[in-house]
Amino acid sequence: MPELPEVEVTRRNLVRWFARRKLVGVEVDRTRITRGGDPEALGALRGKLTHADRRGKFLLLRFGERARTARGLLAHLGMTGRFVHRASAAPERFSRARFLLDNGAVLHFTDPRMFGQLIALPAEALEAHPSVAQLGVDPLVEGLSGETLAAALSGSRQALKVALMDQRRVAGLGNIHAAEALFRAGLHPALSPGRLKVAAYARLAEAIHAAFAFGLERAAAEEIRYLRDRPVEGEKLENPFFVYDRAGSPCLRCQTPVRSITQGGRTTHFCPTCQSKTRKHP
DNA sequence: TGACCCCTGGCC
DNA sequence: GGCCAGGGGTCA
Repeated sequence: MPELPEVEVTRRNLVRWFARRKLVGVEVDRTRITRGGDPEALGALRGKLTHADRRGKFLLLRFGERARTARGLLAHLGMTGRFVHRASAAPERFSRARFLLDNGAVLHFTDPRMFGQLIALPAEALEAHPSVAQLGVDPLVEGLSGETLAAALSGSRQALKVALMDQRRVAGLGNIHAAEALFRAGLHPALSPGRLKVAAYARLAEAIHAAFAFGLERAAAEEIRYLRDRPVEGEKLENPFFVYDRAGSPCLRCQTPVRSITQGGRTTHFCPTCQSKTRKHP
């Protein structure tokens, strides 16, 4: 369920799982996961994981120690993709590709909806891949100030929340964290980016960092929980967000019912009081 | 800019 | 049985 925090936790997991290990084989099922790439090259990946970088929601992985033979893997989790570590080879539901380690462990790339992507590339071509090259500023990698955020967004004529989710402007924000950041900053999702003052952008930049920090903490915790055990059958996880998926429920801050609207074809949740459109934004 | 596509599962 | 879903991409 990946936005930037989940992808970052995935990156850290991969580093951990590959530590002192070598990739000795890759099995790839014939699915659209490999679209735009060469499945054979994917199956030929071998060696140590020497780099594991993230840009927005993309993972840029390098295998092989010699520069000449190093190969790259560009991975995107889509909506339902994830890497799952198993100590031994055994069938895994929704497994689309399997990365075999030299200790017998298997990393499954599972993805029920198959919106994810696994593309093998020459290592030096990862950054230049069109999907990566066009990405905007990554808040975790490059940091994000009010000024850089204003520079990225203020030229947009779209609604603020739609612009926030445009990966060419800011990389990594998805539907949840865009909504959460706007709530934290007290900004209505339909405001015009061009009309926001510097102070509002500063608040929003901080809010994005806060939303990601919270998301990271949560994603890491769920991973630990997942490693230990599956949730108990029928257990309903509590919604950890301020506004996301809370339509009709009282705002956690002011009790006003949270509203949902559609923007750019996706659902946006916000509090009409805490994020009033007419409120002055200094 | 919006409509629609990709694909399947889970929930009401 | 219908609706919705946290991803990106394309087309008019």
